[in-house]
Amino acid sequence: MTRLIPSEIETKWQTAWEEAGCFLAKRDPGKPKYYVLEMFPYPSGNLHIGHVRNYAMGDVVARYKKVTGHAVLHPMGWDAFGMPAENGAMASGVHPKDYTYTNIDNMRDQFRRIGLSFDWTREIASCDPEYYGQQQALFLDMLDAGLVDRKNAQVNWDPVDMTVLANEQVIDGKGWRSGAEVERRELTQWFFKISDMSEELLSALDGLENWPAKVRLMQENWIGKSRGLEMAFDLSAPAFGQERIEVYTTRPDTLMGAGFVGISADHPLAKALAAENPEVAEFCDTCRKGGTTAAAIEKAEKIGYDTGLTVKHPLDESWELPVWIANFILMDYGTGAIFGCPAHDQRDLDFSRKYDLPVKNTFFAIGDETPVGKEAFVPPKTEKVKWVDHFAGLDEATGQEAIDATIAFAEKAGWGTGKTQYRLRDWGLSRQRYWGCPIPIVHCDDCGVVPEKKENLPVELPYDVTFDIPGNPLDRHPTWRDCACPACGKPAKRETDTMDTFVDSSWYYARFTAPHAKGPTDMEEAAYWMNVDQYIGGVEHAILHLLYSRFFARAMQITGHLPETAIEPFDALFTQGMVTHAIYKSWSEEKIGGLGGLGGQHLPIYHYPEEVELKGDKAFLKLTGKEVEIIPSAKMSKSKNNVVNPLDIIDAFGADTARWFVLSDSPPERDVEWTASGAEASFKHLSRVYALSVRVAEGGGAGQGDEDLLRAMHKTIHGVTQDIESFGFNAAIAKLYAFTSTLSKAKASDAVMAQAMRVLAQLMAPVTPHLGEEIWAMQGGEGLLIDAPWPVADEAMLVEDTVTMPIQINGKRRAEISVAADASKEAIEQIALAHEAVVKALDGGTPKKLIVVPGRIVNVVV
RNA sequence: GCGGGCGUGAUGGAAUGGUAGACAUACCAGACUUAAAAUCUGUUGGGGCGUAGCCCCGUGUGGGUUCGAGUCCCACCGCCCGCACCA
Repeated sequence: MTRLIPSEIETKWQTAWEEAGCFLAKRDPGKPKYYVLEMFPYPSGNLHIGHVRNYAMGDVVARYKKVTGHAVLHPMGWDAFGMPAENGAMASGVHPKDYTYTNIDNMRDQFRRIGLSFDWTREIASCDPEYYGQQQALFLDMLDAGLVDRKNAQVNWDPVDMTVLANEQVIDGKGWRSGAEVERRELTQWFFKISDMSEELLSALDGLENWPAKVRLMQENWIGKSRGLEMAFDLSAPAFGQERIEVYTTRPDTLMGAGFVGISADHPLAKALAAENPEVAEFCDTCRKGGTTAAAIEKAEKIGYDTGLTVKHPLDESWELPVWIANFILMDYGTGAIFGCPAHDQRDLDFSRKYDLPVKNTFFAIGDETPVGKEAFVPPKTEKVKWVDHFAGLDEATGQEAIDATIAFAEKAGWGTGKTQYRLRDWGLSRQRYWGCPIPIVHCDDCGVVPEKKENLPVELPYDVTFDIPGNPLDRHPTWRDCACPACGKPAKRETDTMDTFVDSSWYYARFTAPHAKGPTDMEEAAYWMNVDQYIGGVEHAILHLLYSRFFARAMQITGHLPETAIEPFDALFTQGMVTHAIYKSWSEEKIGGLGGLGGQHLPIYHYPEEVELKGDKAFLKLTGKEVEIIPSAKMSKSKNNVVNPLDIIDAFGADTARWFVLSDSPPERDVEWTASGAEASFKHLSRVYALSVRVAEGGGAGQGDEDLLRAMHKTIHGVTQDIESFGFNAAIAKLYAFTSTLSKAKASDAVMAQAMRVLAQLMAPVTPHLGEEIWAMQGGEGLLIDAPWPVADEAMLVEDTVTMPIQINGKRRAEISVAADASKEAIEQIALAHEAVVKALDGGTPKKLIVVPGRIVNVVV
């Protein structure tokens, strides 16, 4: 065979690895362990090019760690519960279970074709009762340990379909199916008490040195620790049995600028008012319209209702402030009530201008006492400002100094207490849906809420359900709810809510260490394999999934399912970018929509890549020749018809090409643009490498420049090793291109050529494992490449005798000199000053300044 | 709205505060060929001049720090991710 035929070599080597059991994770006392994990996918049924990139990265790490002498654990499973299966059932009548398992089978086959080094014997699916039964056991242990709570929470309620909607099912405040305006409604729900761990989850972030700083920062902001003041405004006259309104503020220093007191529509006082005044009730209902998302609530127009009640200012009995109900105040943060300080908060200012409430500066910029107009004055808390009659006696001070002084002042005077507050809320885990892990709870008329007994686990989902009407099929199942009360034995009813799918993904990494253990984990296995040494996944999971996993690892330690050493489950985290693809867009000839030819618009039409022919930088429809617009680097999306199916690429060019391409060019943490020409070019390169190997195997080398080739080889080993260690896969590939070029031009002896070729195969193998094995075998490598140790660079071969250094004149490169690598600063200075460009620039004078960084640069300032 | 990130040739991108554009794609030119494809070789940031060479401009925009800024700081513009029931 003189031509690279991927379909032949790829199945051949995949079979060889399988038969040799290369990727089975085995405990080995003679080796350090290494656990590499990529976020497990939702089994959509179709491999996405983004999957190829994500898993190719993990595979490079796993294969590299294996050949560098580690006992590797590299498992794969399925995040298999969730809404798509139910939506599929509603749309096409396929049962969620059948839909999911069919998809899993398809995707597993597709995954295998990529040649990923997974230990498939450890495969788990979160929808498997063996998995979710253990999750139920965990839930019961957490309940026992006081980590679970039951309380009210708001959900999106579709009043027409009479069902709870997920945020993504609410479009512009309306239900996706019914089109009805969504309301926020309270429901009793189960919660994990993650907020009790706020401080711990925050302070432990410091120890996560191998996490991206941006992810730690996002988590820090999400947890949102703040130091503020809790205080009360006395009502001028008691109302509804209340004498005061408790508020929490992070800016107590601006108390003298208070213009109003605002309460949430769900505040007890608002509810009491609503009960007796229909107008207030109607206003509160309006506030509850739209979805529950923070973005929707904060983007909504700010509206308020004057309750007519007033409160007294704590520092001045005679100063009365109006009490307003406002839609931008959330009941679940702080006390559900605030005082508005319009001069120093944009939201409060907009609100005050709208309702004509007073605006009063409490401080000014030093030297500029212009009162606030349309823009609130909000300087950084570290900037000094000039205070107006500050009660704590401040004149010029920063915001932070004022906050501290105010808290101390209020505590001493007795009208307020300093309080540390966290933005992090408890994790609501109840979902009113079928395709999830049932919450193992029983409701008994006599005993109330009772946990199911562990010996009755798993509480399995029934198969005989229908999706013809909206709502949770478990609610309307004729018999499934019926059970015996675990406490008293009388007939009782099961909880029909299932768990948030984030629960499934919060502990799967631990389950992989013993996927068939009789409890949630096997402590011995967990102690050996945990933590995950390298975790890889998308940044979109930076907050929720990763924070929940950190919480769960702690909870599992408390309940005895993980050792103490594993409370931070992921030692190192890498967040990779997306794969994007150009969108090909044109506009409809006809105007669509509108009445009687009036109105209407030309609507966009999105074309599949295969419908389009590219000529230079323009694109034309193959069918009509019409030019279409190219929108580059867009996120792949089904509705935009720009999703690339990696199987087509694998069919055409093989898995190695697909892997090579998705890892080249773009740095792993950034998005990568998929282009068909790029994939073809990758294939051409791999074919060249193969052809080169055939040539080398034939021999006939001239025996010249052995030393040069070996130097180049060691330099490449060194560079590629460093790049793989630091996730610079694109840089590693660039070096492999360069070395291939050097090797193809080399005229070294046959033995050295073959050695260089084997090393090239080894260095390429983490990315292109099949081609690597093929070349390894062709060049007489012993055994399988995957069992051969990674080449080590000879340090002596890396040292250069001379280096070229650029000379800058006034910061601009003007010349370069060649000096000995170990030349002293003084020697370099002399050589540089003698250079004709420098002599010319100095024109007889002396340099103002001379900067010499040995080995790097000389800068002459004239 | 809030939090985080990104922005470099025609294109993907490279560059511990130290030669901007490595490596690749595309294009163009050449070799091979009856021809094309394939393959191989070479050129290519923009502008200018007295064209073996030299000069100016250039990393979204505008300012700043520095001997020196793609890199650090500030403001703005654009795009992407997250915002607690998408996974």
